[in-house]
Amino acid sequence: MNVLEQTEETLKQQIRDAVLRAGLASEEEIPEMVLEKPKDKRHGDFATNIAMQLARVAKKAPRQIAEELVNVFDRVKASVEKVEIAGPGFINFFMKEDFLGSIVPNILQEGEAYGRSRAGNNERVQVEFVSVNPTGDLHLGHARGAAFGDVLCNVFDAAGYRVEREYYINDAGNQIDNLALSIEARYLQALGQDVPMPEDGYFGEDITEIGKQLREEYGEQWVQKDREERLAFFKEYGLSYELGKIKEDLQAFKVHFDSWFSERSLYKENKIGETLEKIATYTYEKDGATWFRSTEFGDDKDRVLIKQDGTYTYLTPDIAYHKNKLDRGFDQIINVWGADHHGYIPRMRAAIQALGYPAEKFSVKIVQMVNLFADGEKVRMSKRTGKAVALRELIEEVGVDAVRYYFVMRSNDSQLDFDMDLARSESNDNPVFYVQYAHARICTMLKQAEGKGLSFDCDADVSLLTAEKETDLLKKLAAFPQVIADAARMQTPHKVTQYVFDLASLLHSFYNAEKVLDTDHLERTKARIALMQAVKITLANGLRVLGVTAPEKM
RNA sequence: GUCCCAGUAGCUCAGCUGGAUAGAGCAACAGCCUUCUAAGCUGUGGGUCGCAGGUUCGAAUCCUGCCUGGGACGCCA
Repeated sequence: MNVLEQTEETLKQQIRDAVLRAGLASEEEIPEMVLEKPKDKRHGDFATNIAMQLARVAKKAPRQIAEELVNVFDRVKASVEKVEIAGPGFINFFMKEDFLGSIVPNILQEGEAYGRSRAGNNERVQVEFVSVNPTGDLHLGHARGAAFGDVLCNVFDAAGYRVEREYYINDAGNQIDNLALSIEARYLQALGQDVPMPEDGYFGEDITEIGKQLREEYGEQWVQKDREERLAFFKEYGLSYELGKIKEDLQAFKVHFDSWFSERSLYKENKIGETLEKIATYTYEKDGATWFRSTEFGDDKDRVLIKQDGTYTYLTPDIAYHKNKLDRGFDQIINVWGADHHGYIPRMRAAIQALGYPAEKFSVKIVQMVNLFADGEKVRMSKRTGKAVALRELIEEVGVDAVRYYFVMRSNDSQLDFDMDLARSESNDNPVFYVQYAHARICTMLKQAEGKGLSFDCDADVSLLTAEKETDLLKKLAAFPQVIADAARMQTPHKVTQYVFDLASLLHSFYNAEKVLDTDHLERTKARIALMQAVKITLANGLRVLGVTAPEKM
């Protein structure tokens, strides 16, 4: 707990004591104390709405309650300078002047750890994301899921959760058979044969490339072979080719996984059979298929588990997979899915309940679609036509920093317009530059300070930081750990982009208003250097959570 | 028809576990570089928070209905 949080705790306690002393409510009647930090400075450093909340219990008007409370409030103990009652009954607290400055040495001491907290109580969280079928390139839509999932994990980590990142590899089933068929067609085409692609085949350029590669390596060798053998080989060849590319792309995007879970392993270890047995009471036979009575748990309709032809639907191994995840003892398992899969949620939740697990442990974050604009036109994204812009291409043209920042800038619930031309132009409309520039600016100042022999001094008198732009910065700096904790609790990583942007904005504003390096005011200069150091650390920590670099100069 | 997401400034979006005068970026307009990086700053204008009810001291926020846009409703994955 830092100095600021202690200040806040003490204040809450003093308010509680005052309520009791004034006889406004009993211990149990006091609602959970919420201290807000008013946006408007005229409303003080902290404000509480307790008087309004107590109106019913105390059977008095909020403003009267507030007055009685303020009369017995112990200002000295709470380090409060001034208390005001305002509006419908808000109580505004103005703290003694120097309480904010203490955050600076605090940040300097914590360094890279500033912003981290124990808010998550070491809860074990697993996030499964991306999990793209190894049948084509990662493209724009996947990139959003990748950025969102990765930053969400970073946020969890910083907020004191134990987090694991996992990728589920669909290396079994229909889509992989289809991959083999598509490769076969492209291979034969590469040899000049006029064969059609399978109707549900994969039309990406990567498949054509695989076909060519096979011709280079094996010539016509595979034409004569038994078809089953050929397809089996193409399947493995394609799988490792596609998976290799996915891994490369993710690495380039700075997204790393703790584990890669193979669907095949579920077959090998008979996990699917076990799972089916476990939910047997909720299954039945109809029309030659095996059904899961998911309607019992609120799903729209029952779902097929084993098809007429004896093979599993996609759902069946997926249930086994989720059982496996829950058996690993996570407190929470979170899936990041595209909006087109939202209809899948009720059946999976039903399956988890049928397995006897609490549904609350399972949740899905839906990431809405990305609309791509290029040459002023909306580009349709489709895996089938292979027209989508690949993540790799995007990174090359725009850069990892900008792509990551852009994709977590907005709520996952909102659709995202991604303008290729704008991103490609590297114009200053891109907010990531704005934030990075703030960091680089500070680095330059600190370097110059060093050159002038004004290197950072631990004994800086931070109580000198009382200019308006300075207190604005101090307040923002102090809020950082709570921002991270909130972003984790509410699973809203975009709050972090919002935060670094706001902090950068305050820094730029301060920079233009006040001079930092001023040999005529040595003490103030020292204090400001310390402040700059604190801002730099906080910006860098925020950017690190986003997976965006913090450049020393630009 | 059912379900999910969105609807807030000209545009793109924050704000949504109820709180004070609804915010930011871009665009528009007017200023600021002999001074630590002008990729920056300062100021101005711009709003029936989709519509209609309801809940209460108080609603952009919660509830109900409707409208509009996007998505999903396979023995595909």
